[in-house]
Amino acid sequence: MSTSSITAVWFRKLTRLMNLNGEELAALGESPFTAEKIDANQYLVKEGNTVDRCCLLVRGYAARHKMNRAGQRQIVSFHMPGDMLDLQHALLPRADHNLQTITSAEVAWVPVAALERLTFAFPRVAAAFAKDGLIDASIFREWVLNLGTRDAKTRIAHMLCEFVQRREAHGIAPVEAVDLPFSQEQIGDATGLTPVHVNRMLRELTEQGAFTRTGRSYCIADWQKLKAIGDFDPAYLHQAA
Amino acid sequence: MSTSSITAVWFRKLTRLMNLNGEELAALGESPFTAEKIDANQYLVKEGNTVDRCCLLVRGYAARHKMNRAGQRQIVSFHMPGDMLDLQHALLPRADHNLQTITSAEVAWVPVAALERLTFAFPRVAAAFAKDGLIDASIFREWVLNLGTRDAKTRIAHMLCEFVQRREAHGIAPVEAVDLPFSQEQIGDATGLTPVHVNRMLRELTEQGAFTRTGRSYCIADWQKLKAIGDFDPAYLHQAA
DNA sequence: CGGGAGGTTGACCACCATCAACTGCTGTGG
DNA sequence: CCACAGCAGTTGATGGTGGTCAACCTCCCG
Repeated sequence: MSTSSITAVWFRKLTRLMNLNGEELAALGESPFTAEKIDANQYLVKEGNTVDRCCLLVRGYAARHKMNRAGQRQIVSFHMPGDMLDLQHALLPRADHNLQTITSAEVAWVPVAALERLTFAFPRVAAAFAKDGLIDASIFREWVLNLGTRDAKTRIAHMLCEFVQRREAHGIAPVEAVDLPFSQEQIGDATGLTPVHVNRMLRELTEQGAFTRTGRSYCIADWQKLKAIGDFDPAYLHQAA
Repeated sequence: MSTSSITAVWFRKLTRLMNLNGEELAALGESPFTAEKIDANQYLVKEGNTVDRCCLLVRGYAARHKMNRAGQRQIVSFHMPGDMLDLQHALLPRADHNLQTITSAEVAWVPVAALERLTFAFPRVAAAFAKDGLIDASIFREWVLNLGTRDAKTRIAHMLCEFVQRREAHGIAPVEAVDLPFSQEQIGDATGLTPVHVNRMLRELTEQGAFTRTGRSYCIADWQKLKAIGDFDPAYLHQAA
């Protein structure tokens, strides 16, 4: 994993957020990265930790999650290459959630001190970071809507729509490409459902023609239908903004 | 509503977020405000609007909410005096949610252009704004956890705990002070429950001694008990940070 | 070939939604 | 001052969505 492949992933994400100039990108590129390969299901950050570095996800997928008193896990977001995880720790050093890989992954760590210097020198870089955080917040609001008002099938469809839509915008794969990296338990933890019920709903979605199933992997068969079932309108992702 | 009473409310909130200096506060104080009094249940922002001003809530309470396809309303956050509503519109002009007063209120509008100038001139003001947005996001994550994993009674207790805890931190009233400004329908819209079930749960919470009821208004009788029932740990509010 | 994790299916049940009726505030006009 | 309307709150009866429990399957990997 070379420095140039790391910055390439990062720049693609940042320039989608804000039209940064050469000087700003050059300064970003000079940030001190520490690359690391990590297995699936490893913790990157644990709730309560004091964190002084941020994590750029370069390859693989990750999830943030929290636990309630009873030990039930709630996944609050999924992440993909290009995402800057826990940029927030620059301003809120104490982690309020866990961050865990869900596949094997490659990450690049950057000290928050380096990012702070950047944001003070380049207000438009600060704005790009802030905008990323604001879009994050918009996604959380949609998840609140999803969990609070929609039934199980709609909820699952919506969550999967969001994931593939974001993945496409990141230039990773078109929406219909195979390979959802989730176990049914993870889908359940993200949607507030049991794995048993997730299984039933995936079967119904397949019977309705939204998915095709080959062995254990589900593939989107009809993107328009899945969006319709999932009550999915991507405006909240602010991808065009 | 004088300019000085507006800035007083705002400065109290901002200085809790970041230790701003005299020069920074003076610049903030010179922002062009437009004060307005608004009745209860009026929209300040509607989803889909293009917004070029931000709203400082000076008196009263407000809520942000979204609708799903079926027209069911989900409240995603509550706001109180000092909160800067829709600071996000500086970077994301298209509103992804509605903003509505829940009591009569006084607000001060500030053009986003003025805030942009401030953030470019004063990185620490930009950081204070960013931090406010990050705490917002942390609260949304907790709501996702609340809706996804907790049962009705716990959910309601948690939501009410959060509200009074934040209200106390804003210097509005101690946690045990009366006067929750919510209808049972609003509590239901925030917790993903029907008003009927909210009513039953409030009765049980009262029977358990967490609340006392006088006529239609509920008052916290035992704060420790309410926190225990609601699985409430305020760390996610980052109030000490 | 065997063990284990994740997936699949069925039976049963509980929490919360729904529907409906009624109560008790509160404000307004006669 | 009372009558009335209207809305929020309250209570009960009934039902459905999704949870729980348990068994079994199937894929994958050693």
